Parts: sequence; structure tokens; C-alpha cells
Amino acid sequence: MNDRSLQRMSPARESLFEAAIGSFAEFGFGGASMRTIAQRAGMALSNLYNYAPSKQDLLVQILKTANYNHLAHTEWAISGAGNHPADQLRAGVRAYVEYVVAHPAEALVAQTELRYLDAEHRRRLVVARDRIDEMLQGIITTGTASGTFITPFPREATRAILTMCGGVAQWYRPDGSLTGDEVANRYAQLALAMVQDAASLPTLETAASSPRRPGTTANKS
Amino acid sequence: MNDRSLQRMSPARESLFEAAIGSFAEFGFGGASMRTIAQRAGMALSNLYNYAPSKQDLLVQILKTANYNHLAHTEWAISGAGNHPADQLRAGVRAYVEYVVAHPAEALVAQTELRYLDAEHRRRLVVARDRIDEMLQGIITTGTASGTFITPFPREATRAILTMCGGVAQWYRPDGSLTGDEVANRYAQLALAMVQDAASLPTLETAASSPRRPGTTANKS
Amino acid sequence: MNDRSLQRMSPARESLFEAAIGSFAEFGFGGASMRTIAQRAGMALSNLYNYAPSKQDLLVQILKTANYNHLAHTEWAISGAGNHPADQLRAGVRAYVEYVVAHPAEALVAQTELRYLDAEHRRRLVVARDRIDEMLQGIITTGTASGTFITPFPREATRAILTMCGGVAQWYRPDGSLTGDEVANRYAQLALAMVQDAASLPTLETAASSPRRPGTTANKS
Amino acid sequence: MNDRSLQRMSPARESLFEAAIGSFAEFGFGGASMRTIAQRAGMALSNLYNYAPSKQDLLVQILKTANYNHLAHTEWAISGAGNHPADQLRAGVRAYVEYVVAHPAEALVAQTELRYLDAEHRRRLVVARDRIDEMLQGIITTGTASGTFITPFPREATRAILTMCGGVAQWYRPDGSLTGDEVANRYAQLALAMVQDAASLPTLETAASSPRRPGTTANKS
DNA sequence: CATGAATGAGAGTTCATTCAT
DNA sequence: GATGAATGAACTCTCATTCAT
Repeated sequence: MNDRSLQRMSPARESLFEAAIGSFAEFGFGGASMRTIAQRAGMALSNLYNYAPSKQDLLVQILKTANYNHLAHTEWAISGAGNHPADQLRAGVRAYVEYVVAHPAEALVAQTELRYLDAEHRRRLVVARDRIDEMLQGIITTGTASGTFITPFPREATRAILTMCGGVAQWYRPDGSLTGDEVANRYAQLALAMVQDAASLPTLETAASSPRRPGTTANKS
Repeated sequence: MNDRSLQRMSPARESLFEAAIGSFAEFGFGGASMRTIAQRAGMALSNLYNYAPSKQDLLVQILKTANYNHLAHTEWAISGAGNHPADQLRAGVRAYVEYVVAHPAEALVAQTELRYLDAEHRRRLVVARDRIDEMLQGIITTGTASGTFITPFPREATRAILTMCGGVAQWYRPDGSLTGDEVANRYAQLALAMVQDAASLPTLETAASSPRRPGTTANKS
Repeated sequence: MNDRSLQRMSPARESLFEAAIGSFAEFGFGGASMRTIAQRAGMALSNLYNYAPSKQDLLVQILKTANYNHLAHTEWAISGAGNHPADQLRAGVRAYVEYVVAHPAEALVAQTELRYLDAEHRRRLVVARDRIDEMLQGIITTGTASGTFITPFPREATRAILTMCGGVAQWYRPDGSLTGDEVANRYAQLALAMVQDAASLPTLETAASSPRRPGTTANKS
Repeated sequence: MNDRSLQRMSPARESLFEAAIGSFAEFGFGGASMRTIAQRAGMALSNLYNYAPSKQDLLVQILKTANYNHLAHTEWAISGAGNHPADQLRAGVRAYVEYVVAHPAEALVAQTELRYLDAEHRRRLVVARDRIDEMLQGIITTGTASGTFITPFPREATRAILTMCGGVAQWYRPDGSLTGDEVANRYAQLALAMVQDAASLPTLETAASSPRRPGTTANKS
């Protein structure tokens, strides 16, 4: 899937947004300066304003694209994952993390800098984010109802999963010890564990054969 | 435990740091200005420099206090939780979240603004944060070794738990539908589920027959 | 008489100069921007430079046309007013004001923005204005010499008359309570009064009874 | 009378406003830059903003002071000129012009730059100017009613007088051929002539026989 | 003639910080 | 400790202008 599939971009526009994302990720919205961004994009400062009427608008454009691409990638994966909630959740989490590790700077900006927008822009931008939230919560709720998942707090579980997945943007490095795929897989497993997916649980016999907490009730008893 | 136990503060100092935390939380380090902070603190701009030699230092002081108080609160709770990994993890997560909901702005700043410090300061400040990480990871590893927990990825589980707990700062509101205690408890359960704490697991058919560690979980047993 | 008689204009050129005059009148030379003017003229910014090589030149062209048209209109009226100084002055003032009320924005710009030009351009542009001044002063001096007018300060009277007539541009509105003709007539009478035109004066005993030069004054007598 | 009598000023403030008035007079509001003003005032650019929160506000402050001082000076002179309309008009015009020649730059700015303010500020600022207008018009109307003055257009006469007096700011130079006092006196005479003040009129043959208010006019009698 | 993209200079304004009092 | 005045650097943004098409 193309990065900027939603709106085909001229090379200048492309490099500008790349530079802006990089700068916002590195210094934050307040810390990044239009001069720096222009330099990074290889164009004159004043030319920025042919692409975005203000710094705020630059951020808005970035967040809009980022959020909707993230949504698209995740929704697409879920919609191809069949009917079983566990498969859907696994696919969703995997895709969500995949997008983050594929665009760490963009994802970081999307998480971090949304707060600095005015209420109106924020309202319109969270729509995409909320859609992902609703999808995941729907999956978890359905799974819980059907007995596949067990969790008394679908709302908090959803939030926790999204938060922990988004957090990947803060430490993931492409040259780190784990590939993006590995990270995505592991987070998918952790998410399934959190909702106590039946299939992921230790089975009875294996549970018995290898009693990991001998005297499980040892806690108290 | 007192908020600013490490260094007793004059009222002026108190209101200054309160103002700074509030401003940083609201506008980010780059977006907050010394003028705004001074106004919020009800003092003259130049008087700020009697308490902190620079804006950076203001942030450093805040983060130092925040991180060490967070560490202290969490470590204290764990150290009083006995020997069982599940109890320790639960206590740790609960305490961690408790601190976040008790000081949402401070916690938000601590998470968000650390990146904007120079390497040296960052290095010294992450120590406290890393200590919490190590403690949690130690608990999880120990628990896994002893069979209480089941997770193939203790490293990622630790990070995920801390991230999701820290994320509470981004949405928690004191006047929301959940009290801070409820949030803390639920997140503790979610964390235990993620590491598949034996006692928290539903057994398949024996679910009803042998509730291990009765009374621990509010959900199922 | 055609407005732009000196140089026939294409529609684009026409709308450009109209836009420029409007913008200069509204915001001043310094406050008006080429972008604004272009928008107002309904053309692209860069296209302006096909009609004027610079903003300054735009103003120069406007002022040149304005000043010479104003001069032409006034001189023509005077030259058709016969030999009597009073008739000449009346015709001159009337025509001067007529032009102002017919082109308020242009006249306003001509008065206001001349100062912002460089010395050379200013020198060449004041020629037309000075010609009007000289004509009026000539009329007044002649009239004073012949006893028709009485004023000890022909120089100041001339300046005062031109200033007060030019000032009409600052308050005249086409939809105001007075038509342009009425304004022109009244200002002509005021000017004649200022130089104490004999025929306009009330005589001692005949003040109420006999208007001297009957039909000249529309007002009371 | 002190220049800034209304509000005592620190030396820095004083020199700032002097510089601002000079710059606005020379280059216009749009053409003057805060940098230039600061240089002229001998202070750092940023320090300007300790005295005026914006360039607009700088202009507003100047215009407020200028207009009210002009009003004060003129009103004071009129109020000390006795009951006769001719004396009042002469005193008023003289004082008005006196102020202009005493503060040519300030007066020029007051006339020229008012238009560039937003409606609200303009509305509040014209109050002082309108008060002068009303005073003059009152004098002329009264004089006309009592037969001292003869003019069918008191409204236009008032405007014309004020305009021509204000126009002095555009050409008067302290080192010119006329002193400020001379200019003021001559304009007062011209104004009286314009309203056909009885005492200022030349009598025809009875000029010597019936001087109405003898000794009033310096020019003829 | 007309345009959109690009630019260097400079605009107004705010920044963190200092210093004499 | 506390303040108001002052400063140099940097900010976002707009300016008039150019040029390839």
C-alpha cells in the first residue's frame, strides 16, 4: 500500500511533508521551526506557504493523512480476517502495529501532537482514531459474548491494547533486535492474552503436566 | 505520602511548579512560555529565574521529582506485597496507576516531554523510569520461571504494561465515570491477564470447581 | 470626457488599475499588497507584472493619469469660462470638485500617496498639480489686481482653496445627501467668498434688496 | 503647553513616541517599520512591545493623544475669546493652525493615517475631531443667525475651513518663509472671509464712513 | 497574455534571558 | 525574593518579484 495513497503528491509536496513529519517527531510541534522544516525539505522557507497556509495546517494535513491511512490499513486487515474474533483481533493488532513500525515518525506525531490543535480540528481528527477503537471494542465484545474471550473490562482492554501498540512508536528502531513483523506478532499475542483468548490459554492437560505454579492456590491457602 | 516530599517548598515555589506542570501539560514544553507560566503562577516573569536558572532546568526539576516520586510510590507498594509474583505485579501496577491518576498533568509531562531534553539530562532522568521497568520485568521473569505466569515475551510484556498504564494520563479525568482506584484495579487485572497469571485464568471445565486463589479476581470466579 | 482617454485600455488592464486604485485608496500604498490587488482584479499575481514592472510603477501610472486628467478637466473648464476672473474661478473650482466627486478613490490616492514616491517621480508628477495651482493663483492675482477680488494673501488663498476642494475626496459619498454638482457649486461659492468677490458680497444698503450680477449665486441674496 | 501633558512620560516612552510619529509621518503607517522606529528611538526592537502591544496600538495611542491635545488647545482658545462669533472663529482657527504648525508631524499623521484603523478604533478617535467640528459649526451657525456672518452653507464652510487648516501640515516647514503665527493669522482671515464676516468686508464707497467693529481686522482697514 | 511554483528579504511579534533596583 | 525595563535571537508569516511553461 502506498504511503500517500489518498492524495498523489508532487515531489516538492512529498519532500515537504516528509520533512515536516521528521521535524515534528524529533522536536515536537512547538519545537520544530518552519525554517528547519524548509531546510530539511530543500526548499525556501516562503515556499512552504504554497503548500500549507500555516504551521498548524501543516500538522493537520499530516494528522489527517496519518490517521486515515492507519485506519485504512487496520480496517482492511480485519475485514480479511474471517469471522472468528480471535483471528480478527490478531489481524487488527498486527496491522495496527505494522503501520506503526512502517511509519514510526508519523505514528509518533499522530499520537503526541494531536493535543496541540484547537478543539475543532481535534474533533474532526479523532474520528478516524475512534473508528479503530470502535472496531476493536466490537471484536472484543463479540468475542466475550461468544465465550472466546474472557474479560470483564472490554472498554479498558481496548484502550490498553491501543495504547500499548501505539507506544511501539516510542521505542521501535528499524535496526533494533526485533523486526517489525516480530513486534507485530508478539503484540498480537499479548493482546490475545489480555482478553484471555481460549485458544491461547494453556490447555488442561498441558496445564496439568507442567504445573507452573505448584499449588496454584498457594497464594493464600 | 507527600507530593513534594523530597524538597519542602515555599508557597511561591509550589505555585511556580504547579503552573509549570500545568503549562507543559497543556501546551508542551515548546509551546509553553515562561511568560505564561509566570502569569499562571502569579509572579513576575523575572522572578522565575530565582527558582530555576532556565526553562530547561525547570523541566528537569519537574521530571526529576516526578520520576522519583513515581518510582518511590511504586517500589514502596511492591516491597510491601509479599513474595508472590502475582501479588507483586498487582501491587506494582496498581501503585503505578494510582500515581498517574493522582497526578495526571505531572505524569503526562513526564511521559511526553522527556524527549526534548539534551542527552545528558535524559540519561540521568530515565534511571528512575528504568528502575521501575526492571522491577516489573524482574517480577514477570521470576513469575514465569516459577510457572505462575506464562508469557514467552517478558520484555515486551513489561513494556506493554508500562505503556498502557502510562497512557492512562492521556484520558483519565477525576470527574470521569471511573474512580482512580477502579482504574488502578482494572489495569492490574489486565496486566495479570496479559502474563496469563495462573490464578487469574479460567479453567476449562474445572473453572467452577477449582478457583485457584479465590477472591482475587472480580470478574469470573 | 473619457476616463482613461490618454491610453485606451484592454479589459484586463482596466480592471487591474481599478483594483489597484481601490486597494491603494482603502489600505494606502504601503498597506496594499500585489496579491490583494491581483485578487481584486481577478487575475493571477504574476500577471500583474505584464502591466506594470513594479508596484511603484503601478502607482506612478495611476498618479500620472489621475493628475493629468484632473488638470485637463479643470483647464478645459477654465478656458471656456470667458474673461472675468470670478467666472474663471467659479468654473475652475467647480470643475476641480467635479473631477473629485466623479473619481473619489483616484483623487484620494493622488492626494495621499504621492509622498511615498522617490524624488524623481514625485518631481515629474507634481508638474500637473502645480499647473492647476498656478492657473488658480493667476486668476486670483489678476482678479485682485483688477479689484474684482480682495484678498491680501493670494498665495495662501490658492492653497486653501485647492486643499479644501481636494479634501472632498475624504468624505464625499455618491449616495450622500448632496449630489456631486451641489458640492461643486457650494465649494465654488465658498471659494469666491474667500477671495471676497465683489459681486458675491452684500452691499451696504443694497444687501437685502439687489443682487448685483443677478443669476450668479444660487443661494440666497 | 506641554506636548504630552495628558500623560507624563518616561524618557524612553517619550523618545519612542517621537520616533513613531516621525516615522509614520515620513513613511506612512504601512511604510514605517517597527525596526526603523526602534532604531530612531534608540532602543531594541523588542522593547517597543513594552510600551505598545502592537503597531496598531502604537498608532492608536498617538492619535488619541494628538486628537485630544488638538481639541484641548483649540477649545481653550475659543473659550477665552469672548462672546462675539467673529472673535471666536478667529481664535479657533488660529489655535487650530497653531497646533498644526507646532506639531506638524503629529498633525500629519492624525489626518492621514486614521483611515487605516479598524472601525471601532476609528469611531472612538473621531470623537475629538468631531467635537472641534461641532464647535466651529456652532460658532458659524450662531454668527450667521446673528447676521455677523453670511454663508448659506455653514456645514460645508466648517468642513472647508477645517480641511484647509489641516492641510497646512502638508506643506508647512518651520524654516519656511512664514512663521507659524503668520500662517495662523492668515488662515484666520481667510476663514473669516469665507463666512463673509461683516467687519472683515470691504465697504464699497462707505468703507471709511461705517467701519463696523473697527480695529478688528489687520489687513484692510 | 497568463499561470503556478519558487525565492530572498523583511515584516510584526514573541522568545528566553539579564540586570539594576 | 521580587520587580520592570531592556535585549538579541528566533519565531511565523507576507512581501514584491522572478521564471519556466
